[in-house]
Amino acid sequence: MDTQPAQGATPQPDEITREVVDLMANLVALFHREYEEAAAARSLTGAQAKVLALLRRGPMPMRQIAQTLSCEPSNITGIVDRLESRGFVTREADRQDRRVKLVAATDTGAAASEELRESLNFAREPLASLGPDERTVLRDLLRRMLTGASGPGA
Amino acid sequence: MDTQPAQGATPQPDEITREVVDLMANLVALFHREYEEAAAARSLTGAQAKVLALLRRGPMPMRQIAQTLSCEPSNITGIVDRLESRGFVTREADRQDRRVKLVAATDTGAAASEELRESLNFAREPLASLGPDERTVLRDLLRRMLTGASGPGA
DNA sequence: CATGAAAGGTTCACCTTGTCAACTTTTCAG
DNA sequence: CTGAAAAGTTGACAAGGTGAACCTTTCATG
Repeated sequence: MDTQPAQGATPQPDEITREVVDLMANLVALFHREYEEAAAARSLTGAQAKVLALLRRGPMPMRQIAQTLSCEPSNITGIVDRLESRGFVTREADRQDRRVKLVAATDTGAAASEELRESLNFAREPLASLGPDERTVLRDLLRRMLTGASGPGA
Repeated sequence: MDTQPAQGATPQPDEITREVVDLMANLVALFHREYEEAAAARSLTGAQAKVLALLRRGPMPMRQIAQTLSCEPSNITGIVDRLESRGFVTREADRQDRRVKLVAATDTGAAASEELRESLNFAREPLASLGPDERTVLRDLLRRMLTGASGPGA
């Protein structure tokens, strides 16, 4: 581990950090836009696509979905309602704890989510500007950033 | 679509790309969350903060704001309404073309925006996991990605 | 065992973001 | 001068998001 001049609360905002933050903001906006478009192309909203993506690893209680997405449980109710009414997910009561409702993706839902993910891999324009080596470097940096901060949850 | 169309720049969805996309999705979610929180701490919504950030470079017509943010002009009307009612921006008619309304940040608005930006520089936890050299590498990669794709506009 | 607190979801009222269509005002080409 | 096009606004509507009140189930404790 390299000793960093900036530990915990950064004492001063260095030049590089500032620029990286600005670049990230732009990239985040771009990514977000494309994600919404890709979802819309499958008649899903961004929030619905996110929930569906979470369910790729299996059924999940409402509350856990809310925690992972950092929003109120009451919000998830509506999103799951709309997904359910379209046959993308089902709600089943947990046998261990009947208060809990497990949300599971249907085959249709899982397929839509996987399709969307694949389309992101192909359509991701920004990434096309980088060579294989650079992508590897980027991957390592992103990994470091994500494991260093609060865990990605899912 | 079972067939894998090898079109565009990417001939096949390689392993690295897929992982980078997933990592980016997580990072984008994290960034987005923190941005919203930082804005909320100043009693701004994310959208309001974005508009205010755009105005850092000077007054801007409604239409241009809409184009930069990739949304309908009618949407901007409401956001600017709320910013205006709180004294963060003003609407002034353009002398050259009286159809155009130039939105400008007030001192209060500009201060709030700058403060928010600074707070991002400090609070950005993920970035703290990287050393100075790594941050430089990351900056260069992000620059490449953004200039290679559709221009960031702002 | 009874009872009450706590947890998981839902409902309701409310606000913001976002879209689309219709409209007003202003500009500009012919 | 007249009509088309552009900039903004308005209104109706849907989704995302919060917070408070509520119901059901679980569980600890007397």
